[in-house]
Amino acid sequence: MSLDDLGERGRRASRERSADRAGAKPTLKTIAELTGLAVTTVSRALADAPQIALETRMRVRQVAEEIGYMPDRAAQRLRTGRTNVISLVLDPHEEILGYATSIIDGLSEALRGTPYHLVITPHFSDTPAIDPVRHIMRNRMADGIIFTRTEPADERVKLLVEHDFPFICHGRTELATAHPYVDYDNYAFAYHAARRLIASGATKLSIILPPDRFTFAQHMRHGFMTAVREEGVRFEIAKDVTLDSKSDAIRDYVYKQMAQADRPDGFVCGGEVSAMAVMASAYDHDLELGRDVHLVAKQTSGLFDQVRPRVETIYEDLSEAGLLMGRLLLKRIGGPVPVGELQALQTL
Amino acid sequence: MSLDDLGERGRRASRERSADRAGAKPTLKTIAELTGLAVTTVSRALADAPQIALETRMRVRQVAEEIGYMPDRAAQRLRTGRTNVISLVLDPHEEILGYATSIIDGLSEALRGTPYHLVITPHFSDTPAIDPVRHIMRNRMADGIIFTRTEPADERVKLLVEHDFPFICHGRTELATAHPYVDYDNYAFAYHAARRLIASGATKLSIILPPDRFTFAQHMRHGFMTAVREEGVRFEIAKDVTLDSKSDAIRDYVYKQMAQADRPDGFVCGGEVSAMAVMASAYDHDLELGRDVHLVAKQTSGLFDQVRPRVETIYEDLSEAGLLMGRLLLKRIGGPVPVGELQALQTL
DNA sequence: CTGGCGATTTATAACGATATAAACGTTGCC
DNA sequence: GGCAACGTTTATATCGTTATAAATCGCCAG
Repeated sequence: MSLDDLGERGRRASRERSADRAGAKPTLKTIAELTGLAVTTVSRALADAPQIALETRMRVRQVAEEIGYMPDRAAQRLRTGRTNVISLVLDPHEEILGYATSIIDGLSEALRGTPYHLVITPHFSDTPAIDPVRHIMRNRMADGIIFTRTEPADERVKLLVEHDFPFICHGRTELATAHPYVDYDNYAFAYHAARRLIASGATKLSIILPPDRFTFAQHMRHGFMTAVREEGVRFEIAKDVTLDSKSDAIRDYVYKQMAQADRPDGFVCGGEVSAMAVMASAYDHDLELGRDVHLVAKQTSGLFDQVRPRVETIYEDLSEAGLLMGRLLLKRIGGPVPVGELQALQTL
Repeated sequence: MSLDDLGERGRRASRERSADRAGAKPTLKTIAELTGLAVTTVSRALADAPQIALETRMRVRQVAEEIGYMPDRAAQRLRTGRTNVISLVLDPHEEILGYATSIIDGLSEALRGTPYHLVITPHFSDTPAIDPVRHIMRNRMADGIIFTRTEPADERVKLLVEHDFPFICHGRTELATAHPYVDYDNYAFAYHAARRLIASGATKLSIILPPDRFTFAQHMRHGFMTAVREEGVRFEIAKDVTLDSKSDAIRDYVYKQMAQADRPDGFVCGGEVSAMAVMASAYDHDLELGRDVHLVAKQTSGLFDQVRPRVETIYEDLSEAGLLMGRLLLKRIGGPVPVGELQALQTL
């Protein structure tokens, strides 16, 4: 409290006796005056440079601690070019419940205790996804970038790899050059979801995929199709509706399906909203879940623990994904690392 | 593309002809060389200072535009002390679905087109809530602070008011000094929710409140109690369970209530998770929603549009709250504003 | 006594921006 | 012609830090 107090008393006192305690923010100069050393020496001492006598280093650190010295980020950044910032590029309008929150949770945990700050760089969907990335690189707004919704031939990945700029993306690409990523095994998700439905007695499966442009849409499709072919059951894949569609549009689509004579009786739901839409449709058509209609949903929050009738789910830990992305990115920023060590696939 | 391209070709070219185009990041110096003016003049010209000839200002701006000049934030920050940063203090572990996401959405919109960046400052619940605020102030990590979960005698508010540091909090206090805030009318929410339940035929109401230490818990309680007293119905207020409790704990609590002979038949749900818990409990006790049990929930996402049976809801627009907080904070940072103009109450 | 070496410390400059005060060329007036 | 005043531009210093090169010291060998 005492040292952090910037109140009137402290400020006045500091005007009287130069600037030894409290009052103005302490800088290297403050420590230099206090110890009788040069600013340069203090800087090097705090950096633990071996050329500075051990005793000096300890004394400086002691004083720095006492007066609560914290380096000025702006000055460090100007001088070194390092920002101590991690930029998370987000389309803040995404409706996916809590997706961002969970990732931010994990990222915060990874950055805890480091000098790194988390900056949210919004990407508004009316501009190319590469714009914010280019801007961050060009103006050195961050030491590393994290982004989501990766595409098979993602331009952002290409750009970042080309310039050797530290980054981790959520999701993989199909590019020839390996690059850092954290991904969830959506192939396995869709595969196992479909098999579970079939095992429950479903004879015609349905799936709503993410927009085609995202890599994980292909993974889900592939997992789904593999299971379907293995078992030889019929299926339907939504054409004009995706997991990104408004929830009403999703529900309308499922409504139409339910009204068919040949309606699907097993649904793979890649998102919580779409799962709720399927449940709503079933309910409105007087179809009983678990008997007339089966459902396996991806669960990313505690929501489904409270949903009745109970829904079969497969869990994706987004908070852990954030944690991983943070850790890997810090590792990469720390120095060159084989790209293989910067890739993580979350399994079921 | 051409100017943003930092590739090998550009870099080599710039080495040849000093640094006129592409290559290294353009600075005031670059513009100065290009125009034959002094760095100072360029700076003032871009600041649109009236002492600089209009023609010069236009020429400088033209050149700056052409080479894609963007001021270096670190340098500006070091020199002026302004950070161009807004800090959002968040407990990233909060389970409230998408609460943070919605607010970030609104904030991003408010900050769009301004030079301000949004930094997420995590507040881990094992440390005092005032720590991150003090740290931000002391080290001038931001020009303004936004935080949530305001308490009646909030220490953060006191500190910030005392030092006249720009901030907006989500929620009000009961402090004597007025301060900026954005809040949702939780009194009205609880009041109307309760009245609706009674109008639907409920004879014993139940409510789960936020933790007592938050101001909005008192508001909700007050609204609830007012309605209950006006109508003279019986009621129950959860003692050991709050909206912050794990969703399982909430469900267990509601389970016990449902098992009572004298069970409540009307539930005011201040959160989406607690609403789902009530629904789950009702379902598990074979109670029919809308007949045996009534429910009015606060809706903060599109989720309840897909929940069946349909649930009565009252909407709280968190994205708008974020937008308001951003706008008001920018206004405050811009210069002294009567505190009354920095307060907003979102009504139903 | 001088030169030189190793161990420490320090002076200087620079990062890119801006606030301050000084300098500049032009004009008009006495 | 000299000088003040004006409109405009520029030199200088500074924010806090760190990389580089230089300086200082004690000490020992020659």
